[in-house]
Amino acid sequence: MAKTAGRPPRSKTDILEYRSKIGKRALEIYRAEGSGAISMRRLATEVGCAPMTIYAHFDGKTDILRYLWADVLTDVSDEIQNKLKSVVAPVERLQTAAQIFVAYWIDHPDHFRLVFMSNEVTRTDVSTFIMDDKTLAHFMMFSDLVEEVLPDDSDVKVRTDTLISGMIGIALCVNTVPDYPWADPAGMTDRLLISII
Amino acid sequence: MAKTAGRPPRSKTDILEYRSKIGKRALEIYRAEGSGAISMRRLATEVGCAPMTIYAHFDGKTDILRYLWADVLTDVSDEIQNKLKSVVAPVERLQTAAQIFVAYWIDHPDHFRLVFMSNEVTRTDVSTFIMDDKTLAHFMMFSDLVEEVLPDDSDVKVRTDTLISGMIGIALCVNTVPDYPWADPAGMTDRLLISII
DNA sequence: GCATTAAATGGGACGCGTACTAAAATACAA
DNA sequence: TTGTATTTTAGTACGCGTCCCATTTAATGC
Repeated sequence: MAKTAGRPPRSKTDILEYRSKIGKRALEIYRAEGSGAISMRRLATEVGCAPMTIYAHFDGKTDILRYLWADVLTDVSDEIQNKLKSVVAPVERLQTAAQIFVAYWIDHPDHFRLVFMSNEVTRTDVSTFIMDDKTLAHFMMFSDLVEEVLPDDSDVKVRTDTLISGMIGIALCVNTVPDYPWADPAGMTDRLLISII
Repeated sequence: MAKTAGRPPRSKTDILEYRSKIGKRALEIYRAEGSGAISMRRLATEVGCAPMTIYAHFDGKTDILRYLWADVLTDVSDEIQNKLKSVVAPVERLQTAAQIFVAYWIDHPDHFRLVFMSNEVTRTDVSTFIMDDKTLAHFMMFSDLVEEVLPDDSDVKVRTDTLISGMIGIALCVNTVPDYPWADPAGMTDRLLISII
């Protein structure tokens, strides 16, 4: 691998700068008009580059939508942390966090769709739904909360994952099947918590 | 309202026939090549009509995908009923049904996506996710199973809905976030059942 | 200067979902 | 048969995501 003359690859920071420039614009459009308003052509126009240039920085549109997850997840995380500041009892902390988590997705259906339903049905490649470490960290929070309640239990993993997927399931059902007369989401969350605590 | 001369509206049966003709073809394509292979233009070609004619019978592509739900839901229903034939104890019946339900969606990710994720992210109209009575009936089964376990409990509705949404949530998470090391789905389902029984 | 190499542009193309409109086919009442 | 109301068709059009390729614009070592 003789290193060669020629233009060097962009520095890492340059790459990230361009990425965040595109992503930031996408976020503005998303917040102003929803994810339906994000199109590659429009994004390119507004960011001042050719449509195909975006593909040098993102794998495709799904990748751009994924870029927006961080913003949403930080939002819900902040809401939870904010409420938790005034709650000390471990059990109550877990309950509060769960209730806010579920309520958030029901109050913001568009955010829910963005994060949990941005996979195209038509896609066959399964690996499009990648969570980076920072994204995962937002979910780890529940692991800590469960652990506070059950410090000496070896089942923390199963309980935590059941709680997380259960909460997401409640949000999914209420959001996407509104015709079915679902029970009260808060009540379902309480019921779900019974199996965790 | 004065009745008028002119071609009469198609009979109900004609309408349903054409619908099922289109839907049947869509189902063939789906089974052979997956939902990604279904396109309005191709469907029209194969069914022998103009692309726009389909819109006289279906509200759009999402409506066609919804037409395929029945097939999938019947499939999972049959699997459950089949297994339940040899199980008599109410608690065990509920557990068995739940386990098979979850396992089905994990074993058939494409079917899961079809039923629970065929809403486009970009859609703003929430009401695209309509469940007809027959579709709902498939989910009612769990209501009966829960009732068998808790005949005199007034919380059946909350428990049933928590179970259903919880199971769907497990399937959603395992299917769409494969990078996260989820706990064993069967174990999570068991854990979920604890809050129901 | 030059050659080399990477990044970015431009344009064209494909198939997609879907909207619109005008023309044609259809099936009945008069 | 003629009129009329109802499908259905045909054609056009828009914007979309994405691919491809030829070209241009940097940025570097020589």
